[in-house]
Amino acid sequence: MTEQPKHQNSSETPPHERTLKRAISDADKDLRRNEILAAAKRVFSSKGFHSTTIADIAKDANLSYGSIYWYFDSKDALFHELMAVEEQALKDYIYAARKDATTRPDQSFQAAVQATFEFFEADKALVKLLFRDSYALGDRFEAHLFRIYEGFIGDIEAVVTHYQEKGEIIDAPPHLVAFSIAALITEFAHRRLETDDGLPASVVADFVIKLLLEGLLPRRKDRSGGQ
Amino acid sequence: MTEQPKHQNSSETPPHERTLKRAISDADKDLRRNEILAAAKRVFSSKGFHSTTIADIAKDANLSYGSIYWYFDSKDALFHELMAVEEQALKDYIYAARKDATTRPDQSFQAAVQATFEFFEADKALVKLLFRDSYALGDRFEAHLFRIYEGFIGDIEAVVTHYQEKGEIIDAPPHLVAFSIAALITEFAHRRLETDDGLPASVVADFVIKLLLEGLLPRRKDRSGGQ
DNA sequence: CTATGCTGACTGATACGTCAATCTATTAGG
DNA sequence: CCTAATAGATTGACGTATCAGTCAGCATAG
Repeated sequence: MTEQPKHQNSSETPPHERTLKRAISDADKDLRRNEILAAAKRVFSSKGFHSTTIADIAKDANLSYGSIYWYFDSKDALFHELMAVEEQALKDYIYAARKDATTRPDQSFQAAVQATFEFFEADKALVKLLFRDSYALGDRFEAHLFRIYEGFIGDIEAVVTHYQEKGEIIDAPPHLVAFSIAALITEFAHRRLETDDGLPASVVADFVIKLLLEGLLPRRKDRSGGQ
Repeated sequence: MTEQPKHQNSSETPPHERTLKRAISDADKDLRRNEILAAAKRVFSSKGFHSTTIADIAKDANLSYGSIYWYFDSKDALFHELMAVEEQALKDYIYAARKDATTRPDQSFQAAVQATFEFFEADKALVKLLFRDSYALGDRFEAHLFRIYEGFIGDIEAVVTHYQEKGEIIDAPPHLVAFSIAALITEFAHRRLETDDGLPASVVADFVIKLLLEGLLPRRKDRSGGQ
């Protein structure tokens, strides 16, 4: 048993022109972290959680394998962070959309639904991975996803209760109503990821909202929707 | 290098009372196949796809590792078969429920929705695995699941078109309507797998149908639902 | 010179699928 | 009716591959 050195990068020309600037300052480190997150986003999106390896991410980020572990504790931790980042991004996007549609409250709601569709479509694969597939990744991510989902349902429920108090919508159990709305939105959003039905987000958003508000049974013309 | 025999179950008492009857006849082989499927069902349910190993299934089925491969080509093939079997079981269950509710057509629909909830609840973990999580398992299962889902939507769409022709529901795009119905059903069904809201299936089914039919906006009393 | 960002070979563990050996129910032969 | 041969069902160790995470060492900014 001869002791042999583990590293021998002698007697060879450097394989690539590795011109990696070291991240020294906190700002640089944040930047590198974000580069890794961006790489992870790309790779996870295209290959799914189980099929992407840390090596894949490292390669995409132009970093070595070990460096990933310098910035993140584990593959799971990296994925959790992605979930959190994207959740925030979605919230921000929706918030901005609702703020733009200040004219009428129900328009604000329509804007939120539409914004959700748009957000999903902007980043199809990743959103699918984070907001659906991660259910299947076991308890570790399921809890996180569930928390995210509950948050959105809570937001919707607040809106529902608000309108119920004003008597503008019927007195169905608000949580069930909120869940139904969320269900339709997420399912439609995911549906649109798989099959491109060619419909613009606004049309689908309109359809969903009209269906929820008016129902399938014909209505007498005499009563219109608004307040 | 001494040739050593690979098996030496000599000089030992048989570890278990292995009283495995060989499956010779076609009927026996079918039986064994089904035993394996049942074992796979149990193990997959409790551990998820990636965490269950062929060894787990073999153990649960009281068979050796290799025998699984005598009956199935691969882990994937086994899982695909489970999907197919359960899809058929769900269809049968719904069909039976609708047949029982022959009194009125809309009752038949309510029965179908309720039956779906019941079916999901009877086998929570497995159904969740097969009808949701397998999306995340990569293209191989995604296509299969998608096909199943499309089949159900097609069935619903037929019902929707039927009622539209009779003028009993509004003239919204039938495919979108069918998809919405499917979306609400599946999301509620899955929801009920995770959080036990304590509501009986019939109540939830009623809620879903009423929401879809009547919508959230208040209706004038003067027009009732049925024909 | 030193702290630390960075590297990538290595370890250990896991698990799929294969296969030669073994076993047994059935059949063929005496 | 009994025994040997055959088919094919069953077994589990092995080959092979994959990967998450570690770590000893390298390199560079300050």
